[in-house]
Amino acid sequence: MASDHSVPPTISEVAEAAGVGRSTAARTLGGYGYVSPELRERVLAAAERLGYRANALARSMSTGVSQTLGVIVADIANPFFGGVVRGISDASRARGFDTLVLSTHEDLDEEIAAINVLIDKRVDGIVVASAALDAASAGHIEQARSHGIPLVLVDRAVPGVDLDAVVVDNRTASREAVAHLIDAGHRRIGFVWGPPVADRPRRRRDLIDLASRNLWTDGERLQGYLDALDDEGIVFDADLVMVGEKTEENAVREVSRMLATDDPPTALFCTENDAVTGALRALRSAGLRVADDVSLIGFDDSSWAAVMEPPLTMIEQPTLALGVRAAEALFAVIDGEAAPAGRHTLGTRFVERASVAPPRKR
Amino acid sequence: MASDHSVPPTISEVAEAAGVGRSTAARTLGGYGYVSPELRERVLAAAERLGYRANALARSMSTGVSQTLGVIVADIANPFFGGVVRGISDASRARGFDTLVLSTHEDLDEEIAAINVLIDKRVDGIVVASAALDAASAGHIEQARSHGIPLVLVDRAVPGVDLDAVVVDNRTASREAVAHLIDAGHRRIGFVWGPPVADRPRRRRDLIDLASRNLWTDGERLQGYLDALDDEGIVFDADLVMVGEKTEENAVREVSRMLATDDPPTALFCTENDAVTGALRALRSAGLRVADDVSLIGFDDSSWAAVMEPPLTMIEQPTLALGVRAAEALFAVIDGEAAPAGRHTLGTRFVERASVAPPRKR
DNA sequence: CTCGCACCTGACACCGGTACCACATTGCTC
DNA sequence: GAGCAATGTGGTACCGGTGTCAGGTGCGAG
Repeated sequence: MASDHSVPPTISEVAEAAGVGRSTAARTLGGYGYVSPELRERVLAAAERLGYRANALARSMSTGVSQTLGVIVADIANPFFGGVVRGISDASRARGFDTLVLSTHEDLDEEIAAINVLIDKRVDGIVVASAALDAASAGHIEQARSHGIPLVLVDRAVPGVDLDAVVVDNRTASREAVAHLIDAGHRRIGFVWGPPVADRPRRRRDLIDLASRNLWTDGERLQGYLDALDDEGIVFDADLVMVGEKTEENAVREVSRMLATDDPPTALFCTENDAVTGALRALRSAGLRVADDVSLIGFDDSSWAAVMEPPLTMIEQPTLALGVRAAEALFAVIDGEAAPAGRHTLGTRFVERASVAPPRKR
Repeated sequence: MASDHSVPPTISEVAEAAGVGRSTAARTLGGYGYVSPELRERVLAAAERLGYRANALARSMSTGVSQTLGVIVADIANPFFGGVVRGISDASRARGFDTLVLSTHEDLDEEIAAINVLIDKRVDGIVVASAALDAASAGHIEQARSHGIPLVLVDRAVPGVDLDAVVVDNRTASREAVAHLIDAGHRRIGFVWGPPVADRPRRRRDLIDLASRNLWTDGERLQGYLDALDDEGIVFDADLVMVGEKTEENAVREVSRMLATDDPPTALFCTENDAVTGALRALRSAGLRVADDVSLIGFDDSSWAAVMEPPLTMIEQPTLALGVRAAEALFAVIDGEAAPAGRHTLGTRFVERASVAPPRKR
């Protein structure tokens, strides 16, 4: 029966209780060095009796290893990141590591603060889904690296930063999804979730430019959309891309706007979950039905998508696997098995259901 | 410009670089005690130059405070817990605390291991959504308490454990939802997500018994269902409650079974998100429409529920607020403002949409 | 019987902070 | 001009582990 000391016993107290030296108790409990079976027994018994548990802080102090990984994501309440964090967490637990999770609300300053917290707490490695757009805005990441902390990027690569990045092939996934829409006969395809700017860029190159200066995944998805258009020789129309705040409400507004034009989209490609629900609301208030009137494909599959009427064709992201692979890549760096840093690309799954149909004749 | 030492500088190095004593540097950087403006300036400059950051581990060692909270939930990938964790995380960040999140996969042994990890890492407090059913299975929680670590329960109270618990009024929310169904004229109401047992209990008291020996929230929700039935004098029918594994697949099976009986339910009350989607699949494959054929109310609102056809009437849980309140309650205990431990009950929001209609005449 | 060696064990320095306290210096009073 | 308080600074013990190392013990060989 463990004692009820409100302050946990130290190794010295165990040693005293067992009537041995501090080092002997430490060797026994720490599992290193040699201890005779007899004393070992005594120490173990005393430790049991006092309810001894090693102070991980003290251990980290002297070994310089914290057995903790830091994880930085934009929003832990977002199911996508929830899956990623769980993957990282499960994989690191298997190696005896715990995870310190920091949520940045997609704010670069918070991300910088988060990196500093992790440096201060001397984590053994960091997985980060960074909001940094390029090497210039990734100074905090370089700083962590200069402190000798292994880092791995997840979900979002940062161009110009030479780190392992575990990502999904956003561009190809988007290209294939949009190609699927084109194959079904669509030529007017709306792109929902664009760059968060107030003014709609008129020229295609301005848009690409803009996208490349915003969130990496968004830029890749836009590129994939453009790729598919190019493949089929469809001319890009700036009116078919959403701009402004990335919220469900704004998606409703933007899709409604597209729908109200003279030449409205006959299909919608939505790059995030809230973009899908926003688009759906806009369709409903316009009295339009999915598939019959407007086809739709979205990113981030969910059990809900399968029970919609009609069931939604979606792109499923391997969230758990993303996390697991990121943790594995990080451990490889920690273990010094450093293959040159590179990109680990995971495939998405195109889940075909029933939200795509040929465009309505007009 | 900070130096690129791969091993971070210590306070002694800063002191040496500034040409002052270690204590003076410590007082300056630690922000305690007195230092003359001149030396302070020198120390600050040296720290800046070397890129000094205090080692939080060492600080925790000597102060005995880690500025870290532990959070234990069943599954961080579940959006419900995602919201709770984010609430805790935001609220503690505001107080300068970080959070160590452990996911237990709803397994009591993993939960015990998680508690031990948190004890070892000397967190200053723990928020736990425990899988423990009663005081007897909550030994690990008592153990943490005996180590002097403040604890607060979230989402799930544990009967017999004298700790603050921040929960939602599951019983009342369920009772009201089911009453809503009854008011609409329903008398055969299926309960989706029951006790995870293989054999269907025939008697009502056996069921209650069983429920009370399973997950707290589930038991409360079942009680609320029963309360509403009692209020209206509707007799309980064991065939209308789901049993077995709590998975979407099993929900599909169980709802299909109910639907295939002679006297099928005309309404369904689903106590979790996956129970809702499971029920929806079962309805679809039976060729039944929501509202027109079978009414439905579910727990855990989601943006998806609003875009379903018809939009689903749901019970929204205040996930973020649950986390924030839990953190606040924990800080109150940490600060020693210990009002006697009690239950903090947050309200749910009944979001009425269009999935409830009078039962079909037969 | 003595010496040497293998075998155990405990002392102690260290990790990087915090915080107490002693002491040196300055300036003021009487 | 001596005495003393206020002020500023550095020495040092401590937190609870890890890990090196010196030295004591017991045994076998010569």
